[in-house]
Amino acid sequence: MNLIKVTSQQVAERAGVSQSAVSRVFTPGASASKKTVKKVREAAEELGYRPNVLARAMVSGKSRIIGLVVGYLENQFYPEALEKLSNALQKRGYHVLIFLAEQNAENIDVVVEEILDYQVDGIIAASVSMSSNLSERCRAAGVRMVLFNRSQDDPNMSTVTSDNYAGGRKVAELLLAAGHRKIAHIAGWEGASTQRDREAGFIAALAEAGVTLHARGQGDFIMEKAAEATRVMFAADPPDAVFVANDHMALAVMDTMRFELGLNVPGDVSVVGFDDVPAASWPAYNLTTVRQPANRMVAETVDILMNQIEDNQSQPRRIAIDGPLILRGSSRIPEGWNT
Amino acid sequence: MNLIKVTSQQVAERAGVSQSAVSRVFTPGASASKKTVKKVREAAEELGYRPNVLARAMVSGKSRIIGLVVGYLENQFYPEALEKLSNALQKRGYHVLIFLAEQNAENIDVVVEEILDYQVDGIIAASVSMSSNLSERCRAAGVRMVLFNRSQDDPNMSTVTSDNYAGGRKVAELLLAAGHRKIAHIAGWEGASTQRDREAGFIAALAEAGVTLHARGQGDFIMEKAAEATRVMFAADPPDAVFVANDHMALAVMDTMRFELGLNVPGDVSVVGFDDVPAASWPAYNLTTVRQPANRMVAETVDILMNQIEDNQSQPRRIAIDGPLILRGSSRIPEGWNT
DNA sequence: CTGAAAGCGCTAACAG
DNA sequence: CTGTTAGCGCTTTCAG
Repeated sequence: MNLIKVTSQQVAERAGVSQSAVSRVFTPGASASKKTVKKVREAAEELGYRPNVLARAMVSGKSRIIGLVVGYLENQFYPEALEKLSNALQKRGYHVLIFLAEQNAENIDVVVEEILDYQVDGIIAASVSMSSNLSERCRAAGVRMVLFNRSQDDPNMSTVTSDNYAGGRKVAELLLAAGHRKIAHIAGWEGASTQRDREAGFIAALAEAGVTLHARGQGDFIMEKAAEATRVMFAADPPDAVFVANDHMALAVMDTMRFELGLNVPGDVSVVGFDDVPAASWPAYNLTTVRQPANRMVAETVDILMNQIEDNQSQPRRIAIDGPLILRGSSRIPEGWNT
Repeated sequence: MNLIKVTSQQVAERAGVSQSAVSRVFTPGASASKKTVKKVREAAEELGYRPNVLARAMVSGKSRIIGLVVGYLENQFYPEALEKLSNALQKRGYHVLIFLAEQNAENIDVVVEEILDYQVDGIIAASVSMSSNLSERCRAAGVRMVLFNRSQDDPNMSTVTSDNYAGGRKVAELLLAAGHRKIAHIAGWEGASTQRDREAGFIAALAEAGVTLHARGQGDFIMEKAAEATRVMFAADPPDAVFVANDHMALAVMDTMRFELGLNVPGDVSVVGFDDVPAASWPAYNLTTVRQPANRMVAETVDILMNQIEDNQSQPRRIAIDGPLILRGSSRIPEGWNT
C-alpha cells in the first residue's frame, strides 16, 4: 500500500510541484491555488503521506506537545482530570506527553528538565508543587506552565483550583448546623495548598461559631494513614463528626469506623469529604462531600495555557472555582435544610 | 541564568571545540577524550545546555516516544496500569505520549494516525481493539505495537493479557465447590477478548460439572448497565451466585444487591469479580476476585516492545499470565478450602 | 501563487 | 580522537 516513510518531497514529485507547494497545502493558513491543492492532496492520498510533526516542530518552534506532570493516580480525582485534560487538549490539536512524578523535590526537577527536552509548548502540573526556581527555569526556556489543583504564592505562576477555602467553610457550616460540636479533622499532606486552604476555611468557620477543633489526625492523602489516624482518634475522646481532607481518605475512614470500630455512620459520627470522586456516590459510601468542578477546572486550565502560548503578553491568572456541597447520607442532615 | 534556547553550537564555541564534539559527549556510546568531555560538560553546565530531543529524533530516526492508547480510565485497573507502564518506560529512557480513544472504530483510526505523526518508536494499546488493517498500517510505518490486556487473533500482533480463560475456570470451580448451583454471569462488552475468554473458561468449567448458566446479564463494563442487569436478573428467578466479568461492574452489582434489593452478600448470593482493583479490597466490598498481575503484565509488555524496537528480527509474542484467585468475603467459602 | 534556497538542532559518516 | 560535511523533513523568506 505504501512505503515505510513518505516525505513531502516524494509527494511533490508525484504531484509535479515543488516541495514547498506540498508544505503549503498542509500548512493551515498558507496559500495555494485550487489546482495545486487538488494535485497535492491526490498524490498525498495515494502515497499515504502525513506530515512529520517532529520536523514541523523543529522549524516552527511549536511542537504542539503539552507536558503533563501528575503526582499519583490512585486518588480517583486524577484519572478523571487526566482524561478530561487530555481530551480538551486533543480537541485543540495538542497532545499530551505524560510524566509521573513521585512527590519528591529532587525528582520533580529531573522530570521538568526531561519535559523541556521535548520542546513542549506548555506544562500542566497536576497536584505537584513547583519550586519558584523551577518555574523560573521554565520561563527562561519560554515554556508556559499552569498548576492544576494546586496553588502557589508565586504571582508569576498561573494556578487553577476549586475554592478550597470556601469549601472548607461550607463543611464547617453544615456540621455546625447539624448540631455537631465535637468536630475533628483528618488532614492531608501539609505540603499541599489544597490541604492548607481547606483546613483554614474549615477552622475559620468553626471559630466564628465559637467552636474549636475537637481532634486532628494526619492522613497525608494516603488511605492507610488516614485509617490509622482514625483508630488513634477514636481510641481517645471520640468526635461526633469528622471532616476528612479528601474523599480518597474519607472512604478509608468510613470503612475503619464501620468495620473496625463498629460505629454507625452517620448515626454515631458524621463524615464529610472533599472532591466528589466517583466512589463518593457509590451506595456503599454515599459520602457527603464538596465537589471539585473538574470540567470547569479543566476548561480554565486549558484556556489559560492556550492564551499564554498564543499570546506572549498574556498575564498569569490565578483562579479558584466555587464547588457545591453535595449532601449525601454519611452526615447528619440539619433540620430545615433543603437537600 | 541562561538564554532562551542553548544549542550545541553555542556550547561548542564556549568550550572551544567543534559542534560535533559536543554532540559526541552527549551521545551515549560515542568517543571523546577525557579533556574534551570535561571542557564540554563545563561549558554545557554554565550555559544550561540540554540536547534537543526532537532534533535528535529527526536525524537518528528514534524518538524514544511510545504512544499509549487507552480506552477509558474509570475502571481503576487502567490508571494503575498506566502508572506502572509509564514508570517502566521512563526507567528505560522512553516517554509516553498518551491518547484517549473512545471505544469507537472510526476514532481509533484517527488516533493511530495521529500517533504515527509523532514518529513514535512503538505503540501500546490498552483495552482497545485494533483492526488488522490498522496494525498493518503501523507495521508499514515501521512502528511496533503491543496490545495490553486485550488479545487479538492476528498472529502478527504481540499481546499481553492475564490468563482470562483459566481465571474464568477458577471462578466456576470456586462457586461449584461452595455448593452453588444457580449460577449467573454478568458479562462485559462482548467485543473485548477479556470478556469472551473469561466467560468461555467459566462456562467450560461449569459444563464439566454438568451445570449450565442459570442466568446471564449484559453489563458492557459499565457500572450503571451492570446495576440494571442485576435488577432484571433478580426480578426473575434469582441466582445464588453471580460471576461479574470485572470488579468495576461487580462493585455496582454488590451495591445494587445490598442497597436496592435488600440482599445479603454472601448470605443470599455470592459475588465474584475479576481484576482485583484497589476497591475490591476495601472493607465495604471485600470482593472475591481473580487478580490480574499488573506488574508482570507491564513488565512483559515493556520487554516485548523494547525487544521489537531494538531487534528488528524479533518475532511477535502472545502472552497470558496466570493470575491467582483472591478469596474474600463476598463469596461463600467452600468447606475445607485453605483461605 | 509558486519554486528556489536557507536553515531548525542534531547525528553520522568521512577524512585526517 | 576530532573537525568537516551532509543531511533528517519540514517551514519560511525571497524573488519571480
